[in-house]
Amino acid sequence: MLRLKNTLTRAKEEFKPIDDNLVRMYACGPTVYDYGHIGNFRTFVAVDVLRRYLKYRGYRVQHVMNITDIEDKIIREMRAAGKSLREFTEFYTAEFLRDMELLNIERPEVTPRATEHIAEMSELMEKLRKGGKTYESDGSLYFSIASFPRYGKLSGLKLEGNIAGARVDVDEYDKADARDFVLWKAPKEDEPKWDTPFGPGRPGWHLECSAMSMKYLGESFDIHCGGVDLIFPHHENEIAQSEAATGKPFVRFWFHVEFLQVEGERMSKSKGNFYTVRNLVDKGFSAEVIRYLLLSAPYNTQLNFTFDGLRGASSSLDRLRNLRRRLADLKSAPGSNAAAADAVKKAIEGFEAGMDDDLNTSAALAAVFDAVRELNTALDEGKVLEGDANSALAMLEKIDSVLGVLGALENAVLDPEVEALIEERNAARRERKFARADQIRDDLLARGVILEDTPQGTKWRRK
RNA sequence: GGCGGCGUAGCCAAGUGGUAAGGCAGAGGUCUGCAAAACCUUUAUCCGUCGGUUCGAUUCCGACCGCCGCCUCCA
Repeated sequence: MLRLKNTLTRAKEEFKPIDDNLVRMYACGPTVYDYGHIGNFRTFVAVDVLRRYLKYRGYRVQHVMNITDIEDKIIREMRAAGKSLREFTEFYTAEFLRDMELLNIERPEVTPRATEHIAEMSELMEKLRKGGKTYESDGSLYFSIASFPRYGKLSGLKLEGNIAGARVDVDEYDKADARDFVLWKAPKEDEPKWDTPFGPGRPGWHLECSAMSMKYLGESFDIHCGGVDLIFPHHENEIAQSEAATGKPFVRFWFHVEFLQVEGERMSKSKGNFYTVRNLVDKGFSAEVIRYLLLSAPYNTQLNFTFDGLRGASSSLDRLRNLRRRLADLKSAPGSNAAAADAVKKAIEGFEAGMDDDLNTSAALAAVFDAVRELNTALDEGKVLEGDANSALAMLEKIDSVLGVLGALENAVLDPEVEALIEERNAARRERKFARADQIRDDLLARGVILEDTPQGTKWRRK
């Protein structure tokens, strides 16, 4: 039984979809004005783990993630770059999707663009206008918070007063109440604009998510995901405009991913601790290692991203892969041994118990590593039989269907040159010419090939 | 100022009203020609500080200290 923390109730609740076996979920996607950074991707990896675990638990998943391709920062940056809106956003959208793929994040079923859903936004605004929830000012359309008494139920913020010390938006747009938010923005000179019954302009940020989520998932759906910073105002506003339009509960579970710190500090360009996926890949860390680090701590606690942590993640991942390699290479008698079979069983139980508890990946991984140690011991003692090896490999594959970090098990491709060198080295070893043997090993290591002498002969793998 | 979260070994980090998972790093050992991989042992008398409740608190309550987030740009 999967339990998830629900921001709306601030409690862990048993998860059950509205429809029997189908989970409809929406995740706030990127605004495509720059490369995504690892903080962004922590959220997307966490959502991916949620999505994969739901599938692991036998649910069908209909997952929608928007691409925000019109927004103030986009307009600013596209001008700076001297590109058209389309050209500019297509570039960063493609880069974003490429990073997603690198990080082994499954592509959501639908990835709608805001600019392709102006009609749906118009419909939503029309409903709100008819319901008396909006007002117009200087060609822009605003949502009136006063018309929605439940406003604030997600964030728990009381906005009546009490904003001393807070920045109050000094917008160029005139609002009746500082808390109101814009649905449709009147165009300023030379800005991209679309024609609607509300006049020319462009959508406010919040509108697109309500319009697109409800289009693809219905007026009420199961899970809405995003970073914690979106709780207010973005998600609060989505609830307001959606529920004001339909009169129905918008979302059952609100799933929020905590922030990533970098070396104990907030990531920012000015601090020089701002990393994109490719920054880290360029520094020699694989995307799987990055993914492993991002998912190794529970999604709902702040994660301190460090380079030591990244190196540690790399070692941890090697350990899992080494076990898989040993199991795959094992040639053993048919049958099964109690110790190994028990380790596999406990790993799966522990993994599921951890994941069921609000996706506690730390606890889930601990159970897996318990089994890693036990299986390695059993392997050392020759107590892993064919059936055990197969079930242990199946266990790793099953767990990795959620974690997505192991990558393909590469078949030991024969590299004639490497093989010849290994043969030469083994001949040298037989003749006890260890200097020559060690030199070959060092040379191969420099070329990224690690040699291991085992009772079954010399094995090699790529670093 | 309002609201929320966190503070566990060198680092990351789980967790519980009954006496501290797991990973990384370090040290010692087994194996090895030497390594690597793997395994074993070892590294928190203690879970920010101080009080309180309790037979018993790291776990509950209060105060304090420190860190982080949100309070209409933001994953």
